[in-house]
Parts: sequence; C-alpha cells; structure tokens
Amino acid sequence: MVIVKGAATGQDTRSRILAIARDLFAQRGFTGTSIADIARELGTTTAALYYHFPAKADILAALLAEPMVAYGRLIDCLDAGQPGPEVLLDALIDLAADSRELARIIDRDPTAVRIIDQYLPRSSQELNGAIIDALAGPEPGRAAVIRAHAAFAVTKGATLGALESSGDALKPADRAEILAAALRTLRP
Amino acid sequence: MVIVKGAATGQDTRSRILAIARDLFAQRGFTGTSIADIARELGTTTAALYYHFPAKADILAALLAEPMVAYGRLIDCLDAGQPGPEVLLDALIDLAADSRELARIIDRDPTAVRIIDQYLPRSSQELNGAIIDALAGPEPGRAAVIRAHAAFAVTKGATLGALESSGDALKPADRAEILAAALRTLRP
DNA sequence: GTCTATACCCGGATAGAC
DNA sequence: GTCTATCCGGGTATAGAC
Repeated sequence: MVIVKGAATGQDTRSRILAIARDLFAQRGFTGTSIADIARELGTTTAALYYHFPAKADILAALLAEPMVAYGRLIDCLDAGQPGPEVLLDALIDLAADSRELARIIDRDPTAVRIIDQYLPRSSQELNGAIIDALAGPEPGRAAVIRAHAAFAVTKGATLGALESSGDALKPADRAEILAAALRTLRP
Repeated sequence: MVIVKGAATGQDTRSRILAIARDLFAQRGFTGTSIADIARELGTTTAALYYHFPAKADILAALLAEPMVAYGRLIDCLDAGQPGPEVLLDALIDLAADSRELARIIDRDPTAVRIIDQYLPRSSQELNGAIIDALAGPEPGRAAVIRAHAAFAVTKGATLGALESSGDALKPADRAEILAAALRTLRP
C-alpha cells in the first residue's frame, strides 16, 4: 500500500532535477549552466544536489542515457543489413523529435560532447559518420556524400524548426513533410 | 619607407591572436577556450594578450565582425525587394563556406551567441527568422515554413560536410550539388 | 609589447552537523 | 535529504616593472 506524503521526496526530487537541468542546458548550454543555477531553480543549495548526483557530468549522462540507447539501436540496425533510406530518415526524425533539447546540447556544446563520448562505446563522431555512410549508399560518389549530409541536416534542422512553433509533439503532417523533403534531397 | 624588422610585431601579433583564437574556438568552443590557452599557443602570457584586446569577448567580436556585416547585407537585401530563393540560398552557402569555423561557434555555443548579440543591432534569432520568412515566401502555409527550415539546414549542414573532406575551399561542383539539393527541398 | 605577480571571483565539489 | 561552511582550482583581468 502506497502512502502519499505531503510534499513529494525521494525519486521525485531526482526527476525534478533532471527536468530543470534539461531546460537550463537547452537554454544556456551545458558549460553555461552552473550547479548553482540548477539548485536555485530547485529551491535548495548546491550541496543538496550532490546527494542525488555525484557530479555535474552525471546529470548530463542521466539525461542522455535514454536517447543514447535509441541512437545505438539505430546504428546496430545499420551494421546488420541495409535499411532503405526512408526507414533511416524516418528514425532520425523521430530521434530528433524525442530528444530535441538533447539534440541541441549534443551538437552545440563541445565540452558536453567530450563528456558524453566518455560514456559511449563509440564516439559521437563515429556514430554520425556511420549514418552519413548509410545514407550515401554503397560506393558513393562525392555528390552522393554531399546529398547524404544534406538529408541528415534536414532531419535535424526541419524537425527542430517544426517543434519550435508546435510545442511538444511533432504533428503527423509535419513529419510527412520533413520526410518528403529529406528524401527529395537524397534522390535527384 | 617600410623597414621589415626581424621578428614581426605590432599589427601582426594581433592577427596571430585572431588566427589562434579562431582555431581554438572552433575546436573547443568559446566558453571551453581560456585566455591562457590562447596565450600558450601564442607563446606569451595572458597579460600580453590584454595589451591587444581589452577582453576575451572582444576577440570573439573581432573575429565575427566581417562575417557579420556580410550577414547584415544579406538581410538588408531581404528587406528591400524579394530575391529569388536561388539567390538567397546561394548567398547562404557562400556565407557558410566563408566563415565555417565561425558558423560553428555561432550556433554551437549559447554563451557566445549572447555575447555577439550585444554587438548587433538585431539579435541572431531575428536574423534567422528573417531568412526563414524569406525562404518560405509570402503567406506561407505550414508546409512551406517547414520546407524553408529544411532548405536552410541544407545550406549549413551540407556545406560544412563538404568542407570537412575538401579542406579549405568549396569546390564549384560541390557548391552546385548543395544548391540543387536545397532547391529540391524547397519546391516539391 | 611583454613580463611577473597578484587580486578577485566563480564554479565544482566535500565535510560534517542536523 | 538538506543545511552551513569551506576548500580548491581555474578563469578573467589589472598593476607596475622592464
């Protein structure tokens, strides 16, 4: 039997920290956000934060854990069997939509990139390279590689742009439009 | 009559500082680069740096001055008369190519963005918004706005991707491929 | 123009009481 | 689980000699 106490504590505080951190990191970047900033928003002191997380980097890691396994699964799909470009682009759009604040953090803050790379088996550079390769197809000419870069850019840029105005979720119509644009980019 | 002294000094040191800063900022981000890092690379102390620049932010500002007027000119063109999308996309590609390291700094480090916004008449957010509006055309539907975001993303993403492998200058063939991809994105 | 030395602050992180 | 108090390091910036 679960008794609900007056003010929520425990696991709940941890989630609040993560939510606050996600916001602030997205706004000011990882480096630009201090532990004190998070604590202030949380309504506690910095010391209290360290009860929940051993270090600032671990907050970032916790935030990225979920999208990272998703990203990893995607890469595994690439290693085994070639998915069509539609499937791949589709997955990339979903990934960008699911973790939009994180996407911003990841490719915006070099310091953050270095930190998350320590938590990953493959560096984020390698991951991006694998995606470009898959989009470019087998034995690609230079033009195909450029088109791959273009399509990749569309999945990120257009998805973030669409979410900017529509708030929380990516509308199906928008998703379709983005996918179509990315495909057009890819195949002349 | 100009006498060339043994070791170059004066104006030259200033340029060296800027070159070093451009490199380091691009690699580690603005926030991630310290004055001491730049001084070390330069072979002097931090104090010497402050003879040439009053503050770290001023180094960034000097670095961005040139591309910023180019960007401003582009926006002015938008205000007066509608250029076709080809012209606009073309200019965006050139801009990305000319200032690739700077482009990285600008949309990667939120702290840097805040700093340069203090030096500009219009915020970089407004500038980007104006470009999206121009690409979307008059009275755009939602789909057109999304396509505009996609095309904008292509000019940046594909240009940076192309330069990654080709070194210093953007090859004409690559430029054409990028422009074609961006246009395809824009018009179904 | 460049140095040595230093002031000053801020960020991350810890100790130990409650 | 949260507090007060504090340490440490590194970062920006300045003073003043050379």
